[in-house]
Amino acid sequence: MRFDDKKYNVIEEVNTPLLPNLNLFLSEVSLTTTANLSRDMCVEPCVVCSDKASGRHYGAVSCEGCKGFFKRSIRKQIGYVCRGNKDCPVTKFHRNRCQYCRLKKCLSSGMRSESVQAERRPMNLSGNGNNGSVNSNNNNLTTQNFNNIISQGNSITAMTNSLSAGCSADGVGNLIQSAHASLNNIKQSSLSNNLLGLNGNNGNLPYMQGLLSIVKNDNEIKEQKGGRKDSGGYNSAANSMTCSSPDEGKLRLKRESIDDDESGLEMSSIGLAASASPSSSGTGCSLSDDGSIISGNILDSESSKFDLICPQPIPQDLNIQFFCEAASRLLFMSIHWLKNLKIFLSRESYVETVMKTKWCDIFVLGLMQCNQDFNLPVMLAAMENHLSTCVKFGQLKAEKYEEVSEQITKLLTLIKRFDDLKLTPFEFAYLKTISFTAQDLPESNASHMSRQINSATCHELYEHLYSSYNSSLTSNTGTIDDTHSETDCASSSPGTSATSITSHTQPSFNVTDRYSRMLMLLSNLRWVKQDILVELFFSGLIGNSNIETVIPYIINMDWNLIDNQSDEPMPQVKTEIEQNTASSLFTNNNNNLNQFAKI
Amino acid sequence: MRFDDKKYNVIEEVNTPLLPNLNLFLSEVSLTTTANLSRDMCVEPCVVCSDKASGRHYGAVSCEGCKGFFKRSIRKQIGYVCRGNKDCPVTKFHRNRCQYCRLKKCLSSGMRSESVQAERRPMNLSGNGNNGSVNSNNNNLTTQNFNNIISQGNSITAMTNSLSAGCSADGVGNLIQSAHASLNNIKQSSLSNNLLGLNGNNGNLPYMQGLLSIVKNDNEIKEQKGGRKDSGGYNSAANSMTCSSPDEGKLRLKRESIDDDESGLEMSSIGLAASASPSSSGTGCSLSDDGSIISGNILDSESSKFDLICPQPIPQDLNIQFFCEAASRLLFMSIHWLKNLKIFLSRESYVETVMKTKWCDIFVLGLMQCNQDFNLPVMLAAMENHLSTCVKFGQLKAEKYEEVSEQITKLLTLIKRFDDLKLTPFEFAYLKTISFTAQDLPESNASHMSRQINSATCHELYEHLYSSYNSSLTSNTGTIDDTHSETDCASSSPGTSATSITSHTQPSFNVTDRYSRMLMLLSNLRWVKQDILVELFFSGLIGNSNIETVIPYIINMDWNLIDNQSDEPMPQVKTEIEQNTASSLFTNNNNNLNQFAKI
DNA sequence: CCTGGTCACGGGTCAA
DNA sequence: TTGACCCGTGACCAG
Ligand SMILES: [Zn+2]
Ligand SMILES: [Zn+2]
Ligand SMILES: [Zn+2]
Ligand SMILES: [Zn+2]
Repeated sequence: MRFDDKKYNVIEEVNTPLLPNLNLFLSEVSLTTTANLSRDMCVEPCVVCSDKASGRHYGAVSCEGCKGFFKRSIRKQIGYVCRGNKDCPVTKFHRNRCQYCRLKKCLSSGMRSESVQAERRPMNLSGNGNNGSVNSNNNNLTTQNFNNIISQGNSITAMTNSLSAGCSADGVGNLIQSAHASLNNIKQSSLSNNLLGLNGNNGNLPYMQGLLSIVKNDNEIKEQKGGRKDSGGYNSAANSMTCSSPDEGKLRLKRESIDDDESGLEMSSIGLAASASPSSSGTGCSLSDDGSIISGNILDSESSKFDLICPQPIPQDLNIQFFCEAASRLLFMSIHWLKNLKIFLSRESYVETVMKTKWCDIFVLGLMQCNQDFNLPVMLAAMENHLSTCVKFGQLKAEKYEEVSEQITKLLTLIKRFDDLKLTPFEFAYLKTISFTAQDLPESNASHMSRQINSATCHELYEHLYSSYNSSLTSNTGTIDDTHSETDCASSSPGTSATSITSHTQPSFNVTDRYSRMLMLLSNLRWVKQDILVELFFSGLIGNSNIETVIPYIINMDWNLIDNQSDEPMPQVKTEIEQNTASSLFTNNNNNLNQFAKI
Repeated sequence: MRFDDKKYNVIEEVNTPLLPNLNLFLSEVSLTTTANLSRDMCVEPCVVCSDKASGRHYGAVSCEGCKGFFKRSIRKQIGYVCRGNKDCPVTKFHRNRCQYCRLKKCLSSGMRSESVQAERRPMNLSGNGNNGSVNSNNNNLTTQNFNNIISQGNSITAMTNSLSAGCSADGVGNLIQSAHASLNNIKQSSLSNNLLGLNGNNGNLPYMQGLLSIVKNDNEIKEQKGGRKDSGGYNSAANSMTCSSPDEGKLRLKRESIDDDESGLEMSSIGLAASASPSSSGTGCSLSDDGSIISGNILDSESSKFDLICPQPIPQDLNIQFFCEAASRLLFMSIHWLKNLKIFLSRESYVETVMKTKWCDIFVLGLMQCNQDFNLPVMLAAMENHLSTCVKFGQLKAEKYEEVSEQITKLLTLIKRFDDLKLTPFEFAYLKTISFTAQDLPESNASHMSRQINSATCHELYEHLYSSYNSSLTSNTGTIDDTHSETDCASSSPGTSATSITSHTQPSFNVTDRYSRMLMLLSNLRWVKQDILVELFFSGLIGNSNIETVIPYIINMDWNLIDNQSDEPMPQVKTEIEQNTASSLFTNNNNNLNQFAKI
């Protein structure tokens, strides 16, 4: 191979015929060895594809192609999909047929993603530290991430304990646990950083703490109940298909134990009265519970607000702690946002029942809505990258990794699809409500109430789109709806200037089109496997606890003590949280994994 | 000045070690000059057509057009014919007048067919030179075979043999195989019935036979390609380190024949003419292929007809043979129904591509539509019952049973959900079209065409519902649409007598409601796991063959020879089939499993 | 030796 | 089918 190239490098030979020889002489000794080596290497095959290897790259003897491929794959953090059975042959001749299987082979052949360094060139382009458009310039982001690496000594402590406490209940294969474990391994190898970036101030992670204490509490309850793990205890007691508040007994217990625990969230005062009273600010003319009345608008611009307050600053790379906390917040917020919708007030038992199966969709919709608020695509990609490392270290089973990796890929695709539509908060709110009441799970029974609310919401959404569209035609003021309308027009045919069939002659066409796309987007939620999602986002926190067990606790928490998204904000609380998050949470930007890639 | 041509050199080195040097020298000179030119002028001419070159491709400085043309020509081994004297001018403006002369010029200008790599995408027809677009010889053979089978009942070959041939290629765990096996077991246990109800007349199972012959044919093709399964095989034979296309040898021969033989590129010009032969029975006023026009209605009451002609009589219980045949018919019909929609005529490659992922949804929608025509719920339940028996007999792994059983349950739920809406054929047709063009799979890329058709179809459905609703208010004649409207009202709140919000005061509400429910119903299709579905309905027929491999064959069959759902029915064929099916197929009603379940 | 980066030339796409 | 366009690949090079 080299010979061939040299042969026709006439110019090079002519210009500098002596240089190579000189070099050879200078490094005579090393040459003999390297010559031998190189001869061997010429014969040595790439462990991935069996092509001729050019040396050892990223920990594995490999060819230039696999080297470059691996580098790009890790850098871009983009998930591949195998169109076959994930067993495509990876040879010199087939290696470009399936990126998924090639990358898998790279990893299984010993290539280490940590060995892939950051992009080096960037400084100029990636000036803005804002993560504004995550999708546009991955490279810039990555660059940014790596530029952010600063080594600061930080206090090594606690959260690890919390986490491992949460994990201790688990079985094996817990994602976050394994992440944690491998991180510890790396840490032990002479690195002084606290990988999880925890500084002992648990108050800064209120939502994670919330989940942890719920679980802890629940476990205690179970023990009292007789130690049965999942299936029995709570569910059977709660059971009531009528969803009369399941927990009576347990909630009391919970309250007590939480009261005992000072450090936990103030999850006292659970009852619905508490949560219902402030959030609707009295306007919530509680609907009669006959189930047949849906009066007035289901959503308005106020109630559709959904602003995730993320811990700040947002790390540019995978930070398990941030990841879990953000996800926990989102879960709490999503559930409570929905629960406090006017239409669902005074229907607690209904909400609680449905939420057990639908929390996942609502949560994912929240993820879609807020994905840029906490850099989700980068996080997910980094998470997957990291998990692949965990597999190497034997912290994670390959099959589990496969599953999770596939889900991450789908989540990333999902994000892209949602981003394409550029939904407004209003529209997201409708989608959540529709999704919550839709009959799109095999388990969910045909509930009359769901049907009714669903119909009404769909209709209202349609009318909302219609009026938005019309108003966008007449006025151009910067209202929310107007924003959407612009999007509507713009997104109709982004890639082409052809007018095609999406002409403005028929306003109803645009409305129907957007409406249809929104509804069909919901189909994509069915890709998400709930169990994997739990493992990905919450397994380190809730451990083996059944997520369904946790949901009711979350529902019945008093949201106002955590945060307030309703009409009457509680500034002091919000401020407090913001202070907390701003103060010490993740003040160390360097708590990301890339540092350790340099081992 | 890069010399990335290593591949070329390697090849030549193997064959004629001395030539390359010469070539290198020659090309070296031209390279330096052309390189300078390109820097200076930025306009380097294509050596083939003198258009502006975009670089050096396949060994010759050439334009994008000639690059693409050469690639396609080599990939698909389709012969060109010159209508002139094989000396047509090949210039930027004339190059598309004669493919034969253009390809000849490409080759004589130094383009090397070895540099054209194999398709990268799927491992679909791995080793099959024709890259999955089934426009070439083999396909015609298959089609021919199939059509022969249809038109002339081959009387003797025992169906059982065919089946076991199909099964012999399988691994273990094949559902229908195990069903078959266990049935045989049971049969041996002193029961005298022929469980599969086969009477040696293959003409009675045209669609099963169709699938079988497709698979058989495909396997033969693979064997011809070198016998070895995937990886090695033809590559070593091809001998080119460049991993060139599998058909290397042929290509070389081809080139020689071009240079030497005057008859030249006459590579048995079969392909396109045959596959392009209108399957639309000529009536399909082929739309202009500009792709941007969606004119007129996408569906009408005629094109939305979808009547499954089931083998008669319908057995009242599980009958594997009937089950497979009905499923095969439905698959064939569904694919061809969609392919022959006006909107999809002249978009064959698009349909072929999309169908590879969407066939499942279309098929399931067909199942939903026709479920009562062949007693599907009972069949499915019996199937599950039977499979559980298979587990007992050790014919089926328990895990597999779990999977399948879960899918059966979901299918049954799905049927119920669809039945609730009482969709008309018109509406089913819309749903199929919408589903086909929807972006609801992770794999499917955002195709502009899909988006366009999807939008238009959604809109048309909405308007259809609207007009149907209105007409139902004014008239009460028994039209199809009227039926639907009754359904609309009736199904709004099946469980309660409360008037609720579904009043008739707002016609648009009813329309939007139904429309929304229909769209959301599509979400439920995501429950279905394609692989399980294949095992359930087709595994005994297609064996281990990838279903994606089979789909293109089905698409390219001449539907008119099988059956005719288009405007011009072919009564004689239909009658023949009906006669066949009515005559001897399943004359024994007692060929069902329940008898044996009672063991 | 093993990182990184580069960019000509492969591949694929899809409007026309 | 064509071909303008974009993206991934990998041989080569610099540090
Ligand atoms: Zn390799
Ligand atoms: Zn693969
Ligand atoms: Zn040209
Ligand atoms: Zn010619």
